[in-house]
Amino acid sequence: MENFQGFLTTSSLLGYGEFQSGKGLMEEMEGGAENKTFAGLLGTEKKKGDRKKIRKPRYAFQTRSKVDILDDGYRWRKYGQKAVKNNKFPRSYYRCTHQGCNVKKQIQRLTIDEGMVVTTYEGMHSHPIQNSNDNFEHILSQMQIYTTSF
DNA sequence: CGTGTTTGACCAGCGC
DNA sequence: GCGCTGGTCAAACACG
Repeated sequence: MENFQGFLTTSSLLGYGEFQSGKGLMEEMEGGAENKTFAGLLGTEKKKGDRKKIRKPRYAFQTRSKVDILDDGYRWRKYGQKAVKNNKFPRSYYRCTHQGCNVKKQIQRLTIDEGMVVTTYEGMHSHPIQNSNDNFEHILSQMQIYTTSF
C-alpha cells in the first residue's frame, strides 16, 4: 500500500531526528551485510566494528494488538529468537526476504502488557511491496502509533 | 517443491 | 583474561 509506505517513512524520519544522511547509512548497510557468504561475513566484515560513529536508524512502533505478527505488506523471514531480561517473553528477529533488501525488524512483547507489542524496524525498504494487503488497511486502522524514536 | 519456522550453537563486544 | 550477553547463522523440520 503506497499510503502506508509514505506514512511509515514519514514517521520514521520524524522519529529519528538525526536521520539526515540516510543514503550513506543505507549504502553502508547494503555494502556491509550484502555479503551472504558465511566465511566472508565472519572473517572479513566486522559489521559492529564499522559502525563506530554511525548509528543505524531504528524505528520503534508500539502497538496494541493480540497478535504480534503485524503484516506491513513485506515478506519477513524469522532468523532468530532470544529471551530478554526484564521480559519473560522472547524477542523475535525478522528480516526482509527481498533480494538485496537487508531491512530487519524485531518484535518484542511487554511483560506488563501482554497486549503491547513493540516492533522495531531497522533500515529502509527500497522496493515495492509484494503482499497485496487490502485487509492491512483494516489492521492499520486498528493499531495506534505511540512512539517512533529509539 | 519452494518457502518460512524452529532451535542450538557460534561470535563479537563489553564489563569486571 | 574470562565470562556473560545480545545478535546471528544454518541445518533440520513443517507446511502449502
